[in-house]
Amino acid sequence: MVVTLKEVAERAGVSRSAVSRAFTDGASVSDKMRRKVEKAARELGYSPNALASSLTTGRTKLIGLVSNNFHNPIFLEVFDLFTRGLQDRGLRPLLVNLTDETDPENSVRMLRQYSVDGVVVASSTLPPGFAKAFRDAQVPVVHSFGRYSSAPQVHVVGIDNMECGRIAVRELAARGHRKIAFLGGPETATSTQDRLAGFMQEVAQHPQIKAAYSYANAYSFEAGRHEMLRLLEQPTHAEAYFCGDDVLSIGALSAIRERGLSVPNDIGILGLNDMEMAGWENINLTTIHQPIRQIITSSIELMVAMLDEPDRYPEARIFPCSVVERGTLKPITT
Amino acid sequence: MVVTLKEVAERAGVSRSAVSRAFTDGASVSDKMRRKVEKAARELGYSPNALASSLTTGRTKLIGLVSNNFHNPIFLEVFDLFTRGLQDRGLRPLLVNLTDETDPENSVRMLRQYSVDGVVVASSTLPPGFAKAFRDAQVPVVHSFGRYSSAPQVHVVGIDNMECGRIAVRELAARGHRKIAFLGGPETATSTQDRLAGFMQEVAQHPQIKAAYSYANAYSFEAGRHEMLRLLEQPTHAEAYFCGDDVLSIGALSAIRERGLSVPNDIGILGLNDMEMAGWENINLTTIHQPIRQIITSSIELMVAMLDEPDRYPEARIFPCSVVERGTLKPITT
DNA sequence: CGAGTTTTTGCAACCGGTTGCAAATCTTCT
DNA sequence: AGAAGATTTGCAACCGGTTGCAAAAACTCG
Repeated sequence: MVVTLKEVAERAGVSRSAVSRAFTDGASVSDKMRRKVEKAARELGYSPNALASSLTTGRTKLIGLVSNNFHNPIFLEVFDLFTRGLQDRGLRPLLVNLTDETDPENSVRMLRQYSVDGVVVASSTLPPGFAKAFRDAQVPVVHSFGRYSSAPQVHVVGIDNMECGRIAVRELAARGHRKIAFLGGPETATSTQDRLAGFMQEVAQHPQIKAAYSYANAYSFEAGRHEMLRLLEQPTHAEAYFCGDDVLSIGALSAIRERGLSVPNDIGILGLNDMEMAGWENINLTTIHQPIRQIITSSIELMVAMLDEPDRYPEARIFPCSVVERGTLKPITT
Repeated sequence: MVVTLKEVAERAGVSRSAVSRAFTDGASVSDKMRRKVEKAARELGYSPNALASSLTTGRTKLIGLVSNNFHNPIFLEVFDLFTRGLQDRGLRPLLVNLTDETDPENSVRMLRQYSVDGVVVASSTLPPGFAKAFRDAQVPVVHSFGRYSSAPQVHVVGIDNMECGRIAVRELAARGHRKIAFLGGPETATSTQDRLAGFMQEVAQHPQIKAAYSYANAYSFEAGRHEMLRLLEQPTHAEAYFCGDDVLSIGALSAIRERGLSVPNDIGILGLNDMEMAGWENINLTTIHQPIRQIITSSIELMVAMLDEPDRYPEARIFPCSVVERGTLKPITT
């Protein structure tokens, strides 16, 4: 059935240790031995069992990839970049779909049962305590897209969400808007909270600006559309909205057009993420670019570093964001 | 560090076998023993190592999930449904991103090293031989979205792509179009080949219809847009296009509007997949619905069945498709 | 109460590898 | 050629579990 090391050893007429060493880089084996073993292995179609060896080496090369938003197209890019980045380093992503679940206990237990070498939590909505649960269980963890903290308990790689809120206000102000609003994602998401906080903080610097805010109940098209429809029923809605996410923005755009209003003349929309789709002609969303490629590359580098140095001092790696101008905000008026 | 069975045994004052049995359903253990062991386990925070046990049981509960199109938004839905469906059955998806790779050898070797219990190949573009390589390596495999065959070598779950081609022609004909075309995905994708074959077969039944076809080089927005721009440069382009995929359609729509033409009056577009986004107001694509939820549920059921019966006779499970009417085709003229 | 039956438990071998250590082999040099 | 040193090899124990088998314990019943 499946070929084992022992059979290779017998066929090559050597000890099992020899075979093991022939398949281990840097082990003490003569060339002659290695050739002999490789020949036998080839003839038998042997390849070593990664899980059996993990038992003694303590390394599985499995990395848990935990996420909870499988409905946001940005995650396609996230999965693509993570899986390729991990594969390129010989690591294997074990996917955990957290939809409807915020308690880390199950995930921690499950990933420990599979002895993952580390865990990447890729979510902008989970609370910091989630990633922390892995750390407490001695599992190296990186929280990508997580909440920035000046005293992080775990490694965080992402953006400064408060700063994004501020950028948004400045941007809307620069385009002459006086009545603006924040249309956030779920109220419980840390990213929503932080973006709102930054938004309000900056609003306070602009006395001439009136600001409001409200929440969509998910980072999804339907939620954005629904909330914007509700907002448009109010007699006095804002002139421009900062939506907490691109897909939310697209939902909002849909609602606005459905009500016969035009973008950006009647209402302006500023998104966040700059997912691939934001550049599509029939969407053409002005949005704040989140450098996800860099975030993911950096997350993986950090993960790899932690495999050798599990007690590495936790750090936050924050990448700057900037506005990408397309068609859903009026030009800057100066 | 990490708690092992031996430590639990010592603390509970019982043998290691007893502990093992206490954690195995249906094993021969008294209630008293089980309680004693569970208490010790709880105090120590023990949970069994799934990989160690896989060595003797031969079951890892890992399922390889192999895919090669991380740029098509339909795959968000696919990943969501697969990961949740597998999790619900206690299985763990090990993700393999095949971008730029069509040789099965690496994937087979890698997934065998991790002793996966089975593999799901989720792709409409990989050749049937890809999935077959797993079967040849004695790994249970299901090819989801794979090519239908009356004598399948592996389990296939999906749709009848030729039939989709025929449906498309009938649909376009019913709307009064006489000059139609197929805008396919990559020429090498089996789904493209089959959809084209069905398309042409049905065209032959309609003498009044003139048909053409061409290929985009990927199932992606950019590829669809690019190919449609090229087509529009020709003086005599078709009145309506059947695009081999929704995202391709969206790219095509973008190109059409960019050239100042209107949909569906100047040109009609019929997509395929009916991904979530197709229903968004600013896309509003008329498309052939592919029942991905059913396909995935069925794939997982088949996978689970195969775990108990690895030599199960291969079957093809084909689900019917039908048109979802939205705004990119003129109403039926009768 | 004791023999017979059933259930529970522990021993020891095993799953497929790795690794410290000592013995065997190979090099180098006088 | 022989001693000293370096390299390679095999033995045996181990990683964290599971399981067949037989002994021990717990029931059953006359």
